[in-house]
Parts: sequence; C-alpha cells; structure tokens
Amino acid sequence: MIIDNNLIENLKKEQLRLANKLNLVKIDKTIRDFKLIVGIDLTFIKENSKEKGIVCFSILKNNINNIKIEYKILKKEIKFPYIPGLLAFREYPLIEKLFYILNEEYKTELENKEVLFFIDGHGISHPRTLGIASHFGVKLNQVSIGIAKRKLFGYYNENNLKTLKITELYNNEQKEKHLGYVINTDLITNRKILGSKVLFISPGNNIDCESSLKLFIQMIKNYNLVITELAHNYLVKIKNEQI
DNA sequence: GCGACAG
DNA sequence: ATCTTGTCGC
Ligand SMILES: [Mg+2]
Repeated sequence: MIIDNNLIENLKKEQLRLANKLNLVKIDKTIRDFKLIVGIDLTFIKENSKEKGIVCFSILKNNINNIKIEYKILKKEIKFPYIPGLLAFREYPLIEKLFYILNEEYKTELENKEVLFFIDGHGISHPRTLGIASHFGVKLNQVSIGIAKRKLFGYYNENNLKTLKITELYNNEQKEKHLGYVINTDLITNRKILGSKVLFISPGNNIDCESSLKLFIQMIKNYNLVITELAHNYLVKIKNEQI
C-alpha cells in the first residue's frame, strides 16, 4: 500500500475529529462490577506472500464465584503499514470485525457498558490524544484503556519513576494536560509484564486517567493477571502450533 | 536538518 | 511487530 502525504494529513484530521468525541469521565465501579474484561492484541504473519493480521480477544467472564477465560481470534489481510501515531489505521479494522462477532454474544453487556476493554497500545497519550485504545473506545462507544510498553508521546519525571515506581504522564513540561501514568511493574508484581519493566497506562474512552490506573491495578490484584498479556501469549501459542 | 517514533 | 544464535541469570 502506498501512503502519500495527502492521505496522512487526512487520517490525522480524522483523528482530531474523533478526539473531539472523547468522553474522559470518572468511573466509580470496581473491576468486579464489570461483567467482562477483554484484552486485545494482534500478531502478523506472511501467508501466500500476503501480510495477514490475527487479532485475539482474551475474555474474562466474571460471574459470581466463577471466573472463566475464553479466547476469540480472527485472521485477515492487512494492507496498511505501521506508522507511529497512525497505528489504529493498521490494527483497528480487524479489531472492529471481531468486536461485532463479540457483539452477537454479549449485545446487552456491551450496550450497557458492562465490558471493560484493555488494548495493547496507547489511549490519549498520543500526539492528537487518539491512540488506538481511544480510537476503539470512541468509534464503538465502549469503556477502553490503553496499555503500552513504550512511550509514544508526552513528558514524565524519570526520577519519580525510579523512586516511586509510578509517575504521571503529561503532554508537555508545563503539565497542561494529564495523559496517563508510567508504571514500573515492581509497584505491583515481581515480574515483567509483556516482557517489559515499564508500562504506560492511559484512558481510551469513557474513562479518566485516575479510574484507568485504579482499574488496571485492581485487575492485577483481584485476578492476578494482565488481560492483554493473555491475548498476546495466546497468539504466540497458536502461531507456534500452526506450521 | 535532526531526533523521536505505540505495534 | 518480525527475524533469530548465542548467552546470561535464577
Ligand atoms: Mg500488540
């Protein structure tokens, strides 16, 4: 696929248009109040000299005294390249397809926003406050949070991260806009998460920074897992199996 | 012009 | 993200 500057500019405008619809609000619910927690990640393969993406939803079903995890995957050709800041245009179309399959099974829960989505990538911690987690949350009007392993955009205090194991991420040195948090995984667990010692947590949509952090930590404390990591590991597994 | 730059 | 051998640490 050939990407000219004109297309890039139009896609950036599309991001600004979607960013106007962001709804960054406090959520008083705890992690246990959500019927489902869904982790989203993708992997890529070459098949018949075509690049294909495989998306995985890891779905934690939180019934009373009964926690179950199931997986859904979908494979499709991907034509759009990876461009920093435009990740959603590569990965979101496939995510959306699997979302509509999920919607057949959990229509009510999704309509009532009783599903919490964690997406591998940034939320509002993005040059136009529209990382893939926000793109997803705005287009589908769902509650979403971004979990990224590396910084894309913003400023934070390295010393605070080192000493406090957590620090806030802002759009600039003047701290005009709070975009999320940078966490050293030592804060919550003694292991790396998704192969990383540092994670960037930011709101996708229908949630604010503080609630995003709260629910992320509650997920780890209550269920002893990071849901996007389950999706990631599942993809690694099926990739190794099919040869 | 140069560095930064999710997955 | 993917490719990919040896190598370091528990
Ligand atoms: Mg990923």
